[in-house]
Amino acid sequence: MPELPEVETTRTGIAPHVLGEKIYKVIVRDGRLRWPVPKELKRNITGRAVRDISRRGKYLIFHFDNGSMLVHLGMSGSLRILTAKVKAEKHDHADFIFESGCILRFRDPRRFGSILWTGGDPEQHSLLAALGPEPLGDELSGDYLFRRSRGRAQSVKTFIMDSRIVTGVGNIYANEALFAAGIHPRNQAGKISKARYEKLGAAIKEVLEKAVAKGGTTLRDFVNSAGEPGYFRHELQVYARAGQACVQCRAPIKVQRLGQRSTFYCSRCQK
DNA sequence: ATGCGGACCTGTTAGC
DNA sequence: TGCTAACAGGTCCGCA
Repeated sequence: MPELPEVETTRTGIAPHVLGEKIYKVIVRDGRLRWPVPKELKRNITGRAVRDISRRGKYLIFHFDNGSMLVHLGMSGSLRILTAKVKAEKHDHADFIFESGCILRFRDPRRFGSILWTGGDPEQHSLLAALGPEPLGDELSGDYLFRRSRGRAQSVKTFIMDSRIVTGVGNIYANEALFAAGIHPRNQAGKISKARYEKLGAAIKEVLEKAVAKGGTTLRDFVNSAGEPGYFRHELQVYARAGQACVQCRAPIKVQRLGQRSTFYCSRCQK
């Protein structure tokens, strides 16, 4: 579910409610996530204040004086702020209750998400250390994509969705960026020119920035920290638009599977 | 090193 | 209406 814009929307939404606030109690109803929620988490954060919340790729990092809690939302996860007590539902796996009375609730029906703890530098955690550059930073450029793609036979779409190349680009925004750049998703990554990678790099940034500005994309169940949907769905040019008219040329949008993911494109606009 | 398929899990929808 | 199969925003791991 959540890609970078949805995670960033979550981060900015919860920050004002939890920054500087002390955790009063942690309730883990079901710790069986992608990885088990570590037993020491409760002990490590109870009574401690959240010093900062940052994001690396699709991971949220809650900084405490003694270490960091890493939260990934997987495919179906969400974090919501509750200002009054609300009965926990089936997939509400964890609550972080603050001394202020505010509750941060983690919900994740598919349990692909994770809640982890690291006592050291979070960037050095094994899951974060290998991540490629942030797409919205300066490191991601056409030149970078061009260099990293040389010698690769895989499709350009799988290439930009590889978190070791660039982190945070999931299926929706990979489709959208390739459309914006006019590049066919099946093209071999290693054969695309530098000029076209310049376009693609810029398109990735632009699509993600616009989506962040709209509060992310809600297809079915993404909600921000206040329980509201994101509005980028109305801006989607190709994703989930199979058979509908291309916004540029009116030809029907095509869909096919690529690397086990649905891939949407316009065969006239993307070469 | 690269690249692919399978795995994790639940809910919803499409198709027979 | 009911059963089954396919699919869903992610990504790690093991194998070729």
